[in-house]
This record gives sequence, structure tokens and C-alpha cells, in this order.
Amino acid sequence: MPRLQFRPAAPPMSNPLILKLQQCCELDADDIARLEAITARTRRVPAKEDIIREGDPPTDVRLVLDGFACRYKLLPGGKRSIMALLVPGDFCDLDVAILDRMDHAIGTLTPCSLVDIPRATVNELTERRPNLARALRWATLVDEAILREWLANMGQRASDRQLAHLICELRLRLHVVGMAPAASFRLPLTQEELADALGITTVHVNRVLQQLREAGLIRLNGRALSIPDVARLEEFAEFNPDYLHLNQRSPAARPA
Amino acid sequence: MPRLQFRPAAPPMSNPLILKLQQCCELDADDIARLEAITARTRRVPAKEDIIREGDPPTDVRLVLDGFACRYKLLPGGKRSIMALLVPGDFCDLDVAILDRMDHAIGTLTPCSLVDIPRATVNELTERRPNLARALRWATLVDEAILREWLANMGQRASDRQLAHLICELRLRLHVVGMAPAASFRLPLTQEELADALGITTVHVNRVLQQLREAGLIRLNGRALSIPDVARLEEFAEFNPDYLHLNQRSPAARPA
DNA sequence: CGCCGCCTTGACCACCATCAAGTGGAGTGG
DNA sequence: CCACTCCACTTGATGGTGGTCAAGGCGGCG
Repeated sequence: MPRLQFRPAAPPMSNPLILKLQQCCELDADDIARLEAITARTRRVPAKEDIIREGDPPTDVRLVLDGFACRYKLLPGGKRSIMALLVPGDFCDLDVAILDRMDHAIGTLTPCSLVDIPRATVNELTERRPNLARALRWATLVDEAILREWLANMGQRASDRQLAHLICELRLRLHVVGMAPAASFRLPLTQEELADALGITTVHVNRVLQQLREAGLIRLNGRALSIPDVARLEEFAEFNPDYLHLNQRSPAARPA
Repeated sequence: MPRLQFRPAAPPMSNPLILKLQQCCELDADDIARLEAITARTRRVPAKEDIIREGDPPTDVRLVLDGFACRYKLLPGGKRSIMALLVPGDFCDLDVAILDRMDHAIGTLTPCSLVDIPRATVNELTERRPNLARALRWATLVDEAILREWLANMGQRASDRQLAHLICELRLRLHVVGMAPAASFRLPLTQEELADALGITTVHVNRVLQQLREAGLIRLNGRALSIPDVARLEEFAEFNPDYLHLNQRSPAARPA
């Protein structure tokens, strides 16, 4: 690749937002430069802290650049429902400015790096760069598709397949942003958090994890998860990645 | 009301799309005229028929003007997951043009009146009428919020409250479009369809419906459902309507 | 009349919730 | 360095919610 010859210091692309949006469209150098400019100023947030609370009026657009966060609601009974996991490259609230108040909260699960993007910047970007407008819209549509898949997952599958399905989804989403090479990645969620996302109890998550381990479908020590045979796990989970709408620009080249 | 004096034939507003979008913004006469023009040409579709199939490339925008439809997926095991109910005023696929192919299907539950709106018309509308652009965006955000609420509902609540919650939601959504006056409405879903939406079995839906009847929370004969005491049912279901984001323009005037 | 969807009911049992106790590692302070 | 606490994870016993299987009723429609 001679055209890289004179830029030896250039790091391999590691901006998760850019990596993700490239699944939708070809981004040109200017698009990429703008995205990098936007994501330059990050802010650290400790683990287990709210980023946005239910009832808040929406403000800036927020973006996760590092760490895991989640959308959640607290129900009257005191239970928590985790309705989405946010990984690097995911937006918190691209569009919510139109709504009067947040109907759910967003909180960190691990320490996170966030970017706050003024709404005006987003608007200017989408007006001038049709590619990016399209890519951002694509990102919200994929978030919605994930929500639908979770609903189907939760409603129709037994808990072992349900958990396996979540693992398959996370692997692929992390893979896209370069965080799950070789079918292994850090799964920094506690079993309680997994339980709240799956709609089952902590105790049961524990037992199901052990089942999956004993079946040789996953390997897990500490927070490090690896998948000996991705195809086998995906088959077990009935995982069909279509809903993530990856690699739209060149359908042949989907990452394995 | 003397200004209506010379239009005695004018029907009370009964266009569900307009009634719904007015929950978001004040629409002026021109906005309304355009919406009426768009919804003039309807098309009948029989019950239990697909409107869009999984895998189809997205085409026109479709809108339900009468009847009930649903988003659904068929899982490998042969089970069906209903992930959304579409009632009059709801869009099938405002934004999906950006995606390569549908990741779920949409089918009618009852006979429906649909409108097919060319994408160009939608684009033109949103460019010229900021109010409408806002209202359409609002509508998709509410759809997403409903999806999140369903996820919480399914994951965290016992099946009786789950079903009660769905009934509360439907009542309010139908009320907005003038189809649930006096806390009663037609619920044209079969118990099997309810089961697929709630993630439980038909047999269990049957039993839960009877429980709710015996508890005096609902009255049901045939497909006609009425709610003796809405507040009581909503309390039982832990129903909090905030997620529907109704009546944003004048928070005081929410319909009871 | 007879078929076919849809609803209803009963018997049985498994999955998963609940309750309770205990392990082990990380961090803290004596 | 050891005791202590705290948190996440682990394990067992028990029971209920809701699944499964099976049969029957009922109304609509050809």
C-alpha cells in the first residue's frame, strides 16, 4: 500500500464512530475529518452514573466513544429494565430534541468517554454533508431494529438462547468498531445488569452462563469472553445478523 | 360558533393522521390541507395479508388510515413475534428507505385502508413545511418509545399486568384518533395475536383475560372491550402515559 | 349440514423466580 | 500483615407462573 508510505505515524483508524458509520456509506476524507473534529473533545464519566435522567429535557447530542452504557427505566416495583446497550460509536439521543422530556434514562455501566455535540453542529453537518445525514439516520434505524430484535428475543426464546443471542449481537457490534478481534472481547456487565437486560433474574443468568460454558459455546474467565466456534453459537442462538444492516455499501465484504 | 355557520356539511375532523399529528404541533390550515390531499387516495387490503415482507427493498411510505396492522417476525422455530401494533394514523416505514432491506414484515390483522405515499412527496413536504417535518419525526420517535415500553412491559411485568398495560396503551392511542370514546373500543385481535405480541401462549391469554374480567378491570363481549374504571386499570397495569408524548403543544389539555 | 377458526377448560409439568446461605476477591483500615 | 467489609458470583431448596398437550364448545359460513 504505497499510498500509506509517507504517513507511518498515522494510527490505524480507531475512531469507533467512523468505523461504524462506514458500514452505511463510503465516507470521503472531508466527512472523516469532520467526524474526527467533532469527537476530539471527550469527557470522562465514572461507572454506574447517569448521563441523562428520565424526565430531563433533551439537550445536546451525546455520543459514547469508549465504555459501555445503557438505556434503562425503573419500574414502580423497583425493578430495572435495560432496554439498550450502548457501545463505542453509539449515540444517546440523536433525535430526542423533538420530544419534550426523556421517557427513559441513560447511564454508564463502565467508565465512559463521552462527547457532547451541540445540536447546531449536528444540524449544520447534516445539511452540508448528505453522506453523513444518511449515515446518522441509518444509525438510528439500526438502533430501532435492535430494539425490535430484543423484543422478539425476549418474547419468544428460552433464556439460554436469549443470552446466547445477546452475546452474538454484542460480538458483532464490537467487531465493527474494532473491539472484538478473534471472537473474543471484554464483557464488562455484571450478571445483574445482564439479568435486567434479558428480563430474567441474576440467579438464572448465573446458571445459564454455566450451561453455555459447559456446552462449550462460550469461554469466560473474569470479564473476558471468548467464543470457540462463532458459527455454532450463532446457530444455537438462531442469530441472523441482517437486522444490524452492516456493510450496506458492499454486501460481499461483511466481516466474518 | 358562527364561523362554522356556513359549512354545515363539514364533518367533524376524522382523519386519524391529522388528529394524531396535532398531538405534536399546532398545524395550520395549509398543513392540514396537504395532509388531507395526501390521504385522499386509499387502498383496501383484506385481513391477514402482508403489506411488506421481510427482505423486501423498501419502497413508498405507507400509512394506515383504517384497521389494525402489525410489525412481525417469524422465528426459525415457527413462532411469530409481533413487535408493534399499527392503528389508524400510524406509518409503516417512514424512514426505512435508507436501509437495504426490511428486517421484519408488516401485515394486516383486520381489513385495512392504506395510503401509499411516494417518497418524493414526503421529502417535498418535509422541506417546505417545517411543522410537518417536526410532526413526522415526532411520530417515529413515539413509535420507538412504544417499542421500549413494550420491552420493559414484557421483561418485567407479570402477564396479567402486561396485558392490562397493552390495553391501556391501545385505549389511549385509539382515543387520540377518535376511536375510543368513553373508554370502550373494538379490540379486533384474536387471542393468538395478543399472545404473539405479549410473548405468552394463547391458552394463557385466555386465562388472563378472564382474570381481568373477573376482577372487574375490563368488560369484554365479542370484540367490544370496555373499561369500567380507567384509573383503576391504569394503576393495576402501572401505566404511565408519558412515553406516548401526547399533547406536547399544550400539556394542560391532555384527554382524560 | 358440516367444516373451520377461535375460544374455553382441564391436567400436568418445567422453567425460572424466590429465598437463603455461602464463597471468593478487591479494597480498606487497624 | 491480617481482619473486615463489600460486592459480585455461586449454589441449593422450594414453589409458582406460565407452557404444553389434549379435548371440547361455539358460532360463522360455504
